[in-house]
Order: sequence, then structure tokens, then C-alpha cells
Amino acid sequence: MHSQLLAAMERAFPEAAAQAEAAGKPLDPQLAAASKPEFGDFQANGALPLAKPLGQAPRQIAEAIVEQLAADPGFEELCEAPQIAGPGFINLTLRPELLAAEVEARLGDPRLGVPSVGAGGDGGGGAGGAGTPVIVDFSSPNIAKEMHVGHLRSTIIGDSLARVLEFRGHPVLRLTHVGDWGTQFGMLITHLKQVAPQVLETADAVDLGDLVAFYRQAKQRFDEDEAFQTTSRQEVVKLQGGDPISRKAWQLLCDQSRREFQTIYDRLDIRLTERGESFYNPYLEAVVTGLDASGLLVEDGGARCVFLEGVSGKDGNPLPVIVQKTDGGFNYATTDLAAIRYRFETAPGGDGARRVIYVTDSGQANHFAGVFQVARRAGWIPAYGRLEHVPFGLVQGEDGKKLKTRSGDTVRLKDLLDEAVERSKADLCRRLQEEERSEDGAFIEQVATTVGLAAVKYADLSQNRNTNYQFSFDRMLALQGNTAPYLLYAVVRIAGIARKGGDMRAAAAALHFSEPQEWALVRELLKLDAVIAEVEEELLPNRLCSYLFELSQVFNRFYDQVPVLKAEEPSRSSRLALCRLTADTLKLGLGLLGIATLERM
RNA sequence: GGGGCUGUAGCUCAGCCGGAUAGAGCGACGGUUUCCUAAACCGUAGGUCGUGGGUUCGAGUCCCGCCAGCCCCGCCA
Repeated sequence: MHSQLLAAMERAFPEAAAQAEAAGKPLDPQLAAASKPEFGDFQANGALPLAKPLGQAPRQIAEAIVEQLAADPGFEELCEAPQIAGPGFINLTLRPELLAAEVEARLGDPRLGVPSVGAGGDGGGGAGGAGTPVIVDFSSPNIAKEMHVGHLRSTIIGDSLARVLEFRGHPVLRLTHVGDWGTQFGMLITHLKQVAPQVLETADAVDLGDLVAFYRQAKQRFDEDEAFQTTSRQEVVKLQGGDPISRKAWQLLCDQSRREFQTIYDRLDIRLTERGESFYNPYLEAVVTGLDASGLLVEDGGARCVFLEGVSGKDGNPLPVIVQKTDGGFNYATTDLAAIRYRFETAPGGDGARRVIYVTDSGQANHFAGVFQVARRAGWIPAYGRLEHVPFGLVQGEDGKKLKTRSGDTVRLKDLLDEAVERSKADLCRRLQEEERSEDGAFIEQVATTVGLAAVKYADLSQNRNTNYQFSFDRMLALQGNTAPYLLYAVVRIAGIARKGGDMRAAAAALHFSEPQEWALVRELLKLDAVIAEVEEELLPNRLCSYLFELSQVFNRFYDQVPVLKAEEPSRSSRLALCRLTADTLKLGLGLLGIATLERM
């Protein structure tokens, strides 16, 4: 359609086209999805910018373009007669039979019209037919600590992005870059050696909660006691040097934490490959020598660093990224650089990624900007490589401050999920009582768990991740509005129709739509592929959420105003087909958000 | 001091490379159920898009200044 419009513009105004071409700014029909349903399916705004150079009224220009379009039989097959509106917009409406045919095609397509790059798509990042190998780095809790609310957003957003990219056919490596290596281990091991040596020798000698307490004590001692600090630093050196006793202690701590993390991931249905900071230990030295070789390395006050371009500190001097501390130790910037290098490096010495995505809070934006710059200048990012920090805002309580428990502690992720499920269960039970329904315990558990976890995930994902996120159980579990329960209910309604005798699987004969509610649903259903493509590019899951919400709204309107089972043929089977495609679309979309659906609730 | 993000309706937020009268949900107010689950649907009210300039045929969107909030800023991650 774009090319047909362009051709029409060129035929209408050959001189302007030639002139624009010569100026390096070829004509653009500015084709876009219609901003409102009453404007049709698409709008072309390209006539407006021509008004001034041509010295004609924009509506007149639009008319000339439309006239040329009418001369194009291919265009006539696609669209109804274009309408000129407002100052000179050209509104385009697709022929209804085309829409119906497209719905029909999607009914038989497990991908619902979303192309897979593996199957001859455009390759996403220009990698050709096989998709772009992507690494999504997310979640990344710290060993010997519990997962807390601070890990919520990275985990949920990262998982959803990975799912979308996987669905598009890209090979995705989901990595959790766990904190398993830094100074904190020196602290913890030193402290444990003194107060609870059995933890370092026997697996699961204490539970993780105790370990967290020990960690706090260790941290406190580290901050107050200089001798302890020194011992801790030595302990890190030992560990990094491969001392067997330290290694064993470290191993035990990691195993224990790992199992604890896994229970959360299982609950949230999240798959991850663990590759902690320690993995990059063998590559740290090479980062420093590599930077030295490329002439970027500068020694400053005993530390070895790279000074950033375009970023200056308090005194106006360039800010450094430190890669080797005065004591010879490496820090997180070194590890991140080693990771970037390894991830873009082709196999077998690396992951061979073409796109690397970091899902961390926006507080790390400066850090990543610095590290990315160094990697780029060191030549570690190939020309085709995309390196992206996907930042997100803080989780705040309803008071607008950082989310804390009543006693002021960090909220554990486990407790947060428990509470969501618990509240969802209480709400369900109250409703069952009100409606005098009776359901068995398994049903109640299943619904409460699904709704509770869905609510937590959806509330997070439905917000533009850049802003801080105000966490509220009441809002996320609300049954109306842009919430998980509202979407899940739409799926349940369709399942209800199926139970009451709607044969969704029946091969629909020629589809026949008559009501505006049907057409609205058709048009909404056909937007899926564009939405997915957008999320793949912009890495904004909230776009998918808004789409699913709007689809649910349009469906509920249809459901409310148009009978399905009681309709006459051929409407009945056409409407059943719409129901089926709606359910499939919602399930697919929610699946990409990591949210399971229900048949009844 | 420097940098980043944010500022849109009473509240929580959308606003997709600038495009038509700025949207949604909640809350408020009013209505709808002999009919596929009313966990729904329909309607009303509510906004100088922080502020002042600039670019443009056209700015919530781009550029500059200012104000406010949050976050980050050399050997923690």
C-alpha cells in the first residue's frame, strides 16, 4: 500500500517528486494506522507537507493523489474509495472481504499471523533467515541473599521480553548474572569461619534466612571493623585464586541459594540459565590487557581505568571506569566488560550473540553507558551488534516511597507472591459465597494461584517500564480495569461459550459479518502481528498489555451486544470463529507475558 | 556541581520515528440482568499536557532555558 501511495504521489506531482529526490528527501506518503476507528484503517498524511513547496491547498493536493490512486487497479482491490478529511488527511479503509479472509487465514495458523524469522522472515536484525541470536540478561539476584522486591521487575520484564523474542524465532539465551563473586563473599566467608564454621563444611547446615542474617552481620562488621575488612579482602583474593577451602565454602553457599531461587522461578514459570559473575573470572585479566593494548588504559592514583568521552565529574575532568583497583582486584565494570566481550565473541570462545539486552533498574544507566562506551571503543562490539540497556523504574509503595514492609524491611519476593495469592483466594471465596457457588479445594487453589501471580506480573508489565511503579495489591487484583483478572475473565467467557455447545473447532465456512461489533473485533484481532513486532523492537511489554486490554474490551462489548450461540447461521459460526480467534489471541498474548489462563474462574 | 529518568483528569497511568476535537482505567454520578458467567456493558462530569521561549503548515511529542520530584556519580554491584 505504501508503494502504491508513493506511486500515486509521484504521478500526481512528478516535478515535486524529482525535486525531493534530488534534495535527498524523497516523498513520503506518511502512511500510518488510523488514529481513530472512524478514520478507517489507515491514514496517509503525506499531502500536508507538500502544501508549501507546491503553493497549493493541502486538500487539493490530497485530491490529486486520490485521483491517481483511483487509477491503480491493485489499490482498488485493497481499499475502498479513499476519503479526504480534515486539513488534507487521506483516510483509507480496507475492503471488508479482505479482512474476513485474513481472519480465516489466522484461524488455521498456530502463529496467528505473526511471522517467524526462522521461516523466511526479515531476520529482525539483518541476520538473515535464522533469526538474531539474542542474550537477555535479567533477574540476577545475589547469592546468600533472598530474592526481594528489587528483583521483581527485572525478572518479570526480562522473562516477557525473552518470550517475545523466542516467539519471533530468535535463538534466545536467558542469563541470570548472579552476584556470586565480589567482596561480599569475602565478608560472608570470613564471618562464617568465625561464628558458624559448620555452614562452610556441611550442605544446608542452616537455612537461607539465617544465612541472610549472617550476611547482615558480616556487612555491619565490614563497615565498622578495619581488621575484618582486611581479612575479608584477603578472603576474596583466596577465593578468586582458587583456594580449595574457600572454594568449597563458596560452592555450598551458591548451591543453597540456587535451590532457593529455583523455587521462585518455578512458581513464576521462568526458565533461566545461571551464569554468575564468577564465570567471567578467567577472562578478567584479558580485559585489562586488551584495554591496554588498544591504548585506552590509564593508571590513575594506583587504579587502572579508562576515561570516558563526554562524561565529566565534579571537577570537570572526564570520569573513569575503573577496571582494576589499587589492590589489584577487579570490580564489576571489569566483569561486565568481560561478559560483553564473551557474549559477542563467536563460538566456541563466546556466545555469538548479535543482540545483548540488560534488564536492570535505571539506577545503573550511568554504569552501563560507561561500560558500553568502553566496550565500543575497545572494538568488542561487532558492527552488527546491538547492545541495549533496558532500564526500569523503582517499585514504590502506595505512599510513593520505596516499597518496604510495615517494620521497614525489604519485602521478600516470596512474601509478596504469597500475599497476592492469599488475597486473590480470599476474594474468590467471598465471591463464591455471594453467588452460592460451591467449588472444590483444588479449583480454588488453582484459580487463586493463577489469578494472584497473573495480577503481580500484569500490573508490572502493563506499565511503561521507564517510570517508577507504584505497587498496589488492591489495584492489580481489581476485577475491572486494565488488570489481569479482567483479561482472564474474557478468556473464561469464551471457554463458557465453548462449554455451552459452541463448537470452536468446526471449520468455519465462509465468514460472514454484519454487526459493527463484529468488525471492531475483526480489526482488533488483526493488529496482533504489528504489536508483537513493536515489542520486539522497542522492548516495551506494556504495548502488548494495552493491546490485550483493548482486545478484551472490544470482545466484552461484542459479547454483551451480539448473541453468539443463539444467532442464526451463518452468523453463528462466524461469531464462534471470532470467539475462537479472540481466545487464541489472548492466550498467546498472555503467554508472551508469562501469564497462564483459566477455563473457569 | 555533573549526568539520567520523570512531570498529562481527584488517583494510577497510556499516548507507538510530530498529524485531526489529548486517551484509558479507577474513583464520583446515572442507567442496563426472563438471554452464552453482571468478574460485564452503556452514559455523564472531569485536563492552560510543570513553566517560558524556539523550530514547523502542524508540538504532549523535537531543540534551548527555568522549576519540581526521584535516581546515579573513581576503586560496592
